Amino acid sequence: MAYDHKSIEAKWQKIWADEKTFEASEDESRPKFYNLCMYPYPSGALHQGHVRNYTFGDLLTRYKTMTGHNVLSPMGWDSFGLPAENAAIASGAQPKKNTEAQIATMTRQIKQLGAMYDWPRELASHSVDYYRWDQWLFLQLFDRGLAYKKEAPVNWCPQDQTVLANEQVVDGACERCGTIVEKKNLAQWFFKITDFADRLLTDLDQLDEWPDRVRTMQRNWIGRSTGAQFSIGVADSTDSFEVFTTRPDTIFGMTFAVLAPEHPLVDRLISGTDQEAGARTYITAAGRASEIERLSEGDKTGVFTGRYAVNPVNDVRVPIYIADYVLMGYGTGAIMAVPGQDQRDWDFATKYGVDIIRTVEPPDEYDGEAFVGDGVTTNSDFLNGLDRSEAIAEIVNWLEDGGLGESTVNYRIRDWLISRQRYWGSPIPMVNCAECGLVPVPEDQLPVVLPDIVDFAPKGQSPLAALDDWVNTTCPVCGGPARRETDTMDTFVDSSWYFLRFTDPRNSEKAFDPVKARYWMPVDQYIGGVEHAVLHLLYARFITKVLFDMGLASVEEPFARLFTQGMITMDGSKMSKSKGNVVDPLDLFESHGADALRLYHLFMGPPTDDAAWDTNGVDGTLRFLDRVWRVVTETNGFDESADASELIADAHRAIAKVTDDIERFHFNTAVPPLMTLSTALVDRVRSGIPSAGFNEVVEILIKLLAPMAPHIAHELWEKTGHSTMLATEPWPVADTTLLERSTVTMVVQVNGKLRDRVDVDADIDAAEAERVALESDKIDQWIDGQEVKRIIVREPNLVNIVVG
RNA sequence: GCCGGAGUGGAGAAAUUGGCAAACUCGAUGGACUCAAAAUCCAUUGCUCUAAAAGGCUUGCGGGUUCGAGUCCCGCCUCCGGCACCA
Repeated sequence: MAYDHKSIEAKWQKIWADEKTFEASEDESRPKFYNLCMYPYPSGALHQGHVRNYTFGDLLTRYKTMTGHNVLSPMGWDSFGLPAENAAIASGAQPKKNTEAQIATMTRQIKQLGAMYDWPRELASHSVDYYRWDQWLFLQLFDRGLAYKKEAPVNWCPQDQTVLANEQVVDGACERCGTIVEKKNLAQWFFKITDFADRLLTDLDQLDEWPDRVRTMQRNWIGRSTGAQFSIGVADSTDSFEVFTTRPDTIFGMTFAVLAPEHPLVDRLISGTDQEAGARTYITAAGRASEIERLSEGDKTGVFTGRYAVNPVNDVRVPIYIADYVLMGYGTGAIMAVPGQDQRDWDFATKYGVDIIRTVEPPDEYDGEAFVGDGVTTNSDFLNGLDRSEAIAEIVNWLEDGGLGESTVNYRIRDWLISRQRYWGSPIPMVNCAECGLVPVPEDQLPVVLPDIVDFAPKGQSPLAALDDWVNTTCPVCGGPARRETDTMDTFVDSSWYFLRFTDPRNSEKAFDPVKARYWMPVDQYIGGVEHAVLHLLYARFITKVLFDMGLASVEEPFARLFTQGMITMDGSKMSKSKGNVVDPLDLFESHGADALRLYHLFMGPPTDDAAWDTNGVDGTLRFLDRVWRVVTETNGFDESADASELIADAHRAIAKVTDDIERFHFNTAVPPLMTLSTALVDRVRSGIPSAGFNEVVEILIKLLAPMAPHIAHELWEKTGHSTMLATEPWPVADTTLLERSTVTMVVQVNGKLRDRVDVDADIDAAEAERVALESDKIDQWIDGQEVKRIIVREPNLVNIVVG
């Protein structure tokens, strides 16, 4: 008879909530542990990814509680964002109402998992108590020059008449209707994350408890390159333009220069030249091309300007081209082109018949095109004979001495575009005054409340723009008529500081009390999906640094340890509703119970790896729990005289293994020792009357099970006569004197091949081990008269006899 | 192209410092119990040779270091993820 998981799980979920077992406050007497799972978007349906995430998080909450930590484990909702707005467009229902209904549903489902949170700290980013502090945060950045508005090209869907977030553009097309996305210039708000690029990069080195792949992704995203920037004069004019290069050592190989089509100098350069008409046609075409068309690495296109640049090192005149393979958004939007050492320049030069000069000696057998490797500098006057790094140092000195340029650093990361022409987000707290220009809403006039509206249909600007009563306001500076900003903030702004709000979630005076934040921060363990490796985790680091500089955050890095879980796959692809390969956790709560499901998620494989779903595996973990239930509840009668020492030693080995594995996040290997231990108990019962150590071992087994399958563990704890709450019982400590075995199996090898096993005392000495090995009958036939050349002894585990 | 990670039975996997490869779970096959089924329990289950015993082989491929390599080194292949006309 299987145990009744449904009634047991409901019972204990109620007790934990009633007893406020997992509600935390500042307490200097215990070490704090801030344990955080990435707060979810309230989709309204718990899926296996959530279950995996919260199972890992809850295991840690419960384990750290039992090991004497003051654990903060809060839960909240990333509840602004596009899905709610799209649902509103489709159904006409208020996003607020929908969102709050879905939060209620998911809260119930999370509680069914038995995952415990400090619910009084619950927050939701769509609530005005939260997003008013987004607005406060915006004003802090604005005050410090870290928030600014400028015109920028954004993704525009001509079908839906709306701007799209980068995340909504899939392979250059609108995610919703499949139309090719265009670029459109609109005035947008940005956060100046580029000011922090270097700190964000160098501080990655401190984050040694983060997965390497996440740190690598952030390094790639920030994309630091060192090089030189210098000025190139335009022949027969006083104009000049700046170029950036990582290879200033190849400057003698410059045979042309290229400006991006959007480069500000272009218009003046081409005016009045013979090439003007052709150049203007090219520029217009390039401007109209979609992002994917321009970025597709196909044939290079460009057009000659009719003008020439003068190479500053040797006064050689080289043609200036316009080509869209040079991007206005990176570096200076202009390059010196060195086809001999750069493949893109090579491709362009061969197509347009431009000269190619090699300034780095390729290897003798080299038959490629541009040579980008290291070699001796050649055809380069005073740089000849130097290697790459020497030549770079020399030419940079030369440029600096002549006042022509300097060594510089460039980053790939761009400023963070935070404005969205969308309804369901935090309004940007700025007004536009005809007299005073852009004026921030004073802090004491926050919040700028998001009004309820009825028409969410996209019209090319935020639906808020249609609300005259809301839009029209007075200027905080001059009192004259003014118009509110109608854009809302990217939801990544909400999630860039919510972990700080969790330390003081009900504060109505401040975003958070720095004293409380100092106690809890940093987050000791952050758990979530790797899909946030760059965006959220980079933005949160950035905002924390801003708040640190303001003296409000006590740490520069918000997340001390990061754990990224793998995906659940089914038939080789990610579980998703659209693929129809979803296994609903709610069904499994019914059929197998939350404990069996949790245990399966822990056991199915390394938590970092993607894992293929197999419902049979849940059958297996339920079978195991049933076995534990039976052996604990159906055992009667003890033989006090029977020897229990080996069983107790097994239990202590299990304590050591499980503890170590949990500490190292090897949850999948923390489960088998419990299975083995329960099998040992079953064997003990089957062999006759269980011995005196039985209850002691059962107690250990229940405690080790408590963080993994908490409901059944608590029920068994109560059933075995304990009146205390298992959740706050101390975690068992392995008695190290019991861990060593008195006899071990020694392996005897001949020439590295296993030939015999012998049981020996664990404290056997080398000479004795060698003697025992050579005495083995089985060994004789393998030595068979050959000369024994050497004997390797690793007592007490192994002896290897080398013959030949 | 650059940067990361992975590759072990029919499946998920384990092997913490270079020392018994495949623990544990699933699946499969056979058996016990049952009128029968479910549940439960027992046995077998990497490949190969063999009637059996005993042996031989085996951690993507090829080399190397070592008494000994899944683990370390060199060179490849494949898959997954990130970045990418970034100068």
